[in-house]
Amino acid sequence: MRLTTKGRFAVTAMLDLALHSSKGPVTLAGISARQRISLSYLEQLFGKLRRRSLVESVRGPGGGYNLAKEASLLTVAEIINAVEESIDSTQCGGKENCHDNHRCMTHDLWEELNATVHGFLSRVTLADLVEKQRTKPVSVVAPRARTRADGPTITV
Amino acid sequence: MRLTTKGRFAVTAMLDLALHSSKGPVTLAGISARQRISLSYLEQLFGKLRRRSLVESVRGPGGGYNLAKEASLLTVAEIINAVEESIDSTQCGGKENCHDNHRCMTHDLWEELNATVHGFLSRVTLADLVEKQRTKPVSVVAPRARTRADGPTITV
DNA sequence: CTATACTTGAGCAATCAGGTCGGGTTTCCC
DNA sequence: GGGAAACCCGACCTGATTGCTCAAGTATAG
Repeated sequence: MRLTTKGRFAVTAMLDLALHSSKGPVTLAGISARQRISLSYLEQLFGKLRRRSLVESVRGPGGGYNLAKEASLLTVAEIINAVEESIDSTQCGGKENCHDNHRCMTHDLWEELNATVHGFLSRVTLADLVEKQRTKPVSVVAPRARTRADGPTITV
Repeated sequence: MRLTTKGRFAVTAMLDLALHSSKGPVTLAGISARQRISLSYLEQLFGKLRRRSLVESVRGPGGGYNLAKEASLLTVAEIINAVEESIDSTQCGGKENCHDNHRCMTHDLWEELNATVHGFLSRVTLADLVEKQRTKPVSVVAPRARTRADGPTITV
């Protein structure tokens, strides 16, 4: 599980898609204009998202992209995994490269932390983000006040 | 909050340091040999860790590094933040670059996710990792069975 | 049949990961 | 005092990735 701007771009674009999906397919040109992401870069990202079946494409005029599943079934973890290459997490790759008594220390450790972060992000769905966005629509930089209505999923 | 192999190397090295700190300062050469991380790379990482006061150095023969605080007070989030440059998370940088009604959408979104991941990793301490390591010492690739004794902190 | 929109691939500048090299400086120890 | 053990530091290098452009497609509505 890597976490860079690339995944952020992808999640941002998917959120925009979810927010505009009510009126048929959403064009990359639209997302590009609204989110200020270059069209060509979006094309690359959505190529991956399509191959991983997170979105569906409609070609021709009036075409664009639709979510392949309901927003409530699409997780942030899925989106990030779709666009970011996986990471090996260990220099020995699980093999016998390191053979002393510290052999699998890093391996186990990172599998654990990986699983934890991934587990967390896989419980945040696009629908959660849409909801979040709608309840705090335009606004300025946002007061830090929180209510219990935020729900347990994405709050700390 | 970025999450790459760099941060992993740093956490791995700090864990090794914590595991061997009982017998005085730990040398980078030792960490390098045990964890198979290049000495020069470790020097770079520990330079940052020292400047952020996560470790203390002892120069001269018999020298090395010590933790600057107790392991129970050192969090994974601190370590990762020390070695990985921060990330801006948004193309408008909080400024008036984007001015339509989607102005702060990505900004708020990422601040939120950032805070969440960071919040999680800041509740995992080095002491937790040491404990984990001691209870499951050498072993092979580790069976996926889990018990409640794992505790709530770093399990999913 | 044309405009719209997705699809694919080559290529490119900048940055970063991960590491090498070559020098320092501080301090212990003989 | 002179090594040697260790940290310290900065330049530099290589390869991969990021983020992007350009150019050429293909499918389809009208």
